[in-house]
Amino acid sequence: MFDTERLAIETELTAFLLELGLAVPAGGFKWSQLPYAGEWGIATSFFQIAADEARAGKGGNVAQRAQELARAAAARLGTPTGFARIEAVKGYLNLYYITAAYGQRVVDTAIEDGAAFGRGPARGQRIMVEFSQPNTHKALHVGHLRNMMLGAALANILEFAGWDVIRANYIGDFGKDVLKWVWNYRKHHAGEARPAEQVTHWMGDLYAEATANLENDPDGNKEIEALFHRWEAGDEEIVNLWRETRQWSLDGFNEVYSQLGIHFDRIYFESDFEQSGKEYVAELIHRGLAQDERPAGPVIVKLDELLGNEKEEYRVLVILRSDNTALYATWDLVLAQQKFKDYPDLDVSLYVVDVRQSQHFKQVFKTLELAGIAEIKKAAHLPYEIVNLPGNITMSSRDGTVVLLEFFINEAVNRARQVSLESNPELDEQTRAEVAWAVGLGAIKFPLIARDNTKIATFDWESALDFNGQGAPYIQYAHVRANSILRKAGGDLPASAMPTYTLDPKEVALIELLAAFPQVVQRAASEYRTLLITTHALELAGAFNDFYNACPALTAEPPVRAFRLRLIAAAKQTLANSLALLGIQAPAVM
RNA sequence: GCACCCGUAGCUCAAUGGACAGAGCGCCUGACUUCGAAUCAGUAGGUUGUGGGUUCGAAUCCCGCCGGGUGCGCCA
Repeated sequence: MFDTERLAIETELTAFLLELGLAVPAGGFKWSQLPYAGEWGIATSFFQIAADEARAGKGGNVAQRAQELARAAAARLGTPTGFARIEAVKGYLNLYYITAAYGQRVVDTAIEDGAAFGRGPARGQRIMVEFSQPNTHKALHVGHLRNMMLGAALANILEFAGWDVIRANYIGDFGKDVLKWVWNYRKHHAGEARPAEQVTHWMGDLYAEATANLENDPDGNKEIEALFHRWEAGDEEIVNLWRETRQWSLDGFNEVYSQLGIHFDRIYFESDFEQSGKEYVAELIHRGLAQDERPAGPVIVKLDELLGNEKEEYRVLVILRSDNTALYATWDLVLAQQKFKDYPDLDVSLYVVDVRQSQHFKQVFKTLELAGIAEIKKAAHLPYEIVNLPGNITMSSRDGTVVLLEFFINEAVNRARQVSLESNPELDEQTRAEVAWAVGLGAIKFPLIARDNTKIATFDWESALDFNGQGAPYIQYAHVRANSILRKAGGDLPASAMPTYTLDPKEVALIELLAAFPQVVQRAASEYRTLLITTHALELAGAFNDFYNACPALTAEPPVRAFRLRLIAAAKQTLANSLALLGIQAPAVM
């Protein structure tokens, strides 16, 4: 936010180093925030320069020399315009902002930009984020929620950072599992209609039933294979039934997406690639890239052999079953290309899929690269770890340990309603219902995106329904408090004015976090890390609470009151913007 | 066997290669006639799994080892 001031300092420092016959370190000056609580400014160190100098010849004590250079640089710079003071400490050059002037600038920017505060300039680049990827005829559980939240939040962050984002979904609407469901439905539920509510839950129950029935039915697999051939031949009864039941799942998904505040720009279906996938496999065989072992074996791509690898790195990719049926890889080979056909100006094609499929994507992308698909270099898999149960136990529908999404959402919303009843009994029912949804959903979404993608998430009911501490309700509560003060202040915000009093360290700390928000957005986007936004939002809420306790606004003297009300408005806006990126609502009351 | 991921306070997790490794939860002690206690203040808690290496500087980068997890020619 203060690039102009920083660049002026860099120019001076470069000249200073030149005079001493020293060079700017490779990569330029590295700036960091002052680590002192309540102090606000930037710092850079001279260790690298001193070390380079020592290596070049004369040796010497690096730490001592760094401090010497820092001291000389401080003397040379004097007190630069825009800064309150400058100091050299332990090899660091510390520059302290004029908090009143800078604070005013930060607060004004946040208020003026409003919902756009933190937004980056348009990059003119386009990215597709594929996420969610549910399978029809199956249930949704908390594992799916992590994917949905990660993908949705990432898409929001990328868009806010300046990317042109396409949100894509890839629905698993075909394959053996789907026909297994259809097979069981025809046998045991023919003519039965979908329930009015919790459709995906019901679809999942029937899927579990189908799995059990198939195990006890010696003719089952043959019958399912027959269904497959009828579907492929366009048999009206089967295709219609498949289409109708698929729609039940899609209706259920849309209901959940709507509840979660998720939308997509482009939807792909596996079934759409059944034909083209097989044609592409034939092409790969024809070109000698794939080996056809049918009917004894499947169609495979021997990647390591093609690459001349001694070690097994890419291994073998199966792209068509020996019985000619398609599988995941068949569809993925053509889908990857289809995305670039649909969006020729795509710069990045991102797949948000759990880590267990890392090798699969490595294989698919490498196969396409060998096939000469140049754009595939723009495709990337973003792996994330799965959601487990305590004791590092993987959820299993067979063991009945899966936490179904609809059930989980209901529990969380009910719990939020209870807490709201206790802490704010005067709310009217309509508002309370809205608050319960906002807080309950926020609480369950947050922990799934507030950790690094490489970390396994552990689900347990107690912590999932605990609304205290580091979580979405904490941030929402800070937002509510800010809103409450502004409401009591009444009327319009005071006009912008530079504070004429010495800012409290708590105010400075809060302003510093507001100022950092735009850079945090950029970093989160470039590293694909939602964690950076959640951490910043928690710190911001914490800083606001510290400020709230230390710095009364409504009862303060007019000039103090005026600046604090504006600071509160800026904090409220930034909290709301952060939550919006995470796909979490910021209620006015709770 | 090969590949990838994880190991930081009792638990769950942070920490652009930089200054004393930080939060929450839990334990204990306090704060609501004072802008909303879903909050806050305070106490206690660490040889960052381990051994080397690179570097002025390593929780962070490289190598070995230990422990845990995941994937590996017809599941998605």
